[in-house]
Amino acid sequence: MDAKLWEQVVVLHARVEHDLGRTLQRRHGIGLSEYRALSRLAVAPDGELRMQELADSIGLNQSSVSRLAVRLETDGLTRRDLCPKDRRGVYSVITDEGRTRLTEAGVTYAEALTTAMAKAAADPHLADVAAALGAIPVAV
Amino acid sequence: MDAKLWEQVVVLHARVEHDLGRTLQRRHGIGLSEYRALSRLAVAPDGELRMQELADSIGLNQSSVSRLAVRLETDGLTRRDLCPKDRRGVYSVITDEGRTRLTEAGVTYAEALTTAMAKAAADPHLADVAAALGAIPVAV
DNA sequence: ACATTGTTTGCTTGTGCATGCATAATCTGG
DNA sequence: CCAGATTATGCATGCACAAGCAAACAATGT
Repeated sequence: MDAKLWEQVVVLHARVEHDLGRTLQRRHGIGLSEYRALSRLAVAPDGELRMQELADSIGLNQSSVSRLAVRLETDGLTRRDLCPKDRRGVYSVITDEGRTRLTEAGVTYAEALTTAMAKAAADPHLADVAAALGAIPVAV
Repeated sequence: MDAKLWEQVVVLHARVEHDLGRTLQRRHGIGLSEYRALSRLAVAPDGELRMQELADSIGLNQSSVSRLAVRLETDGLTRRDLCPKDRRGVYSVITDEGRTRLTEAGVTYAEALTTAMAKAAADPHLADVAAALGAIPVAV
């Protein structure tokens, strides 16, 4: 990986995430991390994940996710559940309200992502990276 | 741009930046933003940029860069210079010490980037994104 | 005068790190 | 085997800090 290229990825990332975060916050009252946590929980079996699993899946560290879980619980979007097999473990479980919010926000997210990428692609410094990312076949 | 793909980019970005930042901090005592600012200044004409230009080039806020400039000055890596044409403006100018530090850190950076990308590519969830990024021809 | 542009400053917040605490898992000598 | 001690794991919390936002501030231009 070329360093110059990575710098472009970083700037692209910053701009897109910034736009995404603002839009999500304004229209649905949740931040990017909250959205990501919900989206991971929603597709997990029984809608629940251990803290560390959640952290890995969204690229945050464990302590950040601990606090993130508190915010989500406060909003009623998730709840905590004890792990029956390992009493050290805690599950974060998405609630019905969480799924509803996620569905609503998902539409906004996809739309804002498209917009943000288009905006970034308009910048000549980022055009080629944006185009290359757009050309990657969707992975499962 | 597909949303799932973007999520992978985000996680990849988080992991690589994290590794990069830690390595840079440990070996050279500067953070990622500091490194980026220096690298942009180094290639700018006369080694100087306006605050806003610097902010745009590294994907940060104006105010964040203002404080970043303070940190760099404190370390003697840059200094401030007044803009003769518009006295509202301020230049951030890289010092000799700044160039030296950048050169040293640049080696670490490139090496850590390669390592971090390889590590990320080893994760099956990120392998295809990492590969696709690696396949992008280097842009100027 | 007033609007505009460029930078800085006050405040808030999310994040990482180091640490602490509780619970498992493993090792040890009998 | 097994009881007790040691080490490892999972999560929560105190703290420090960089980043964003909004407002203040400074200098230009109209």
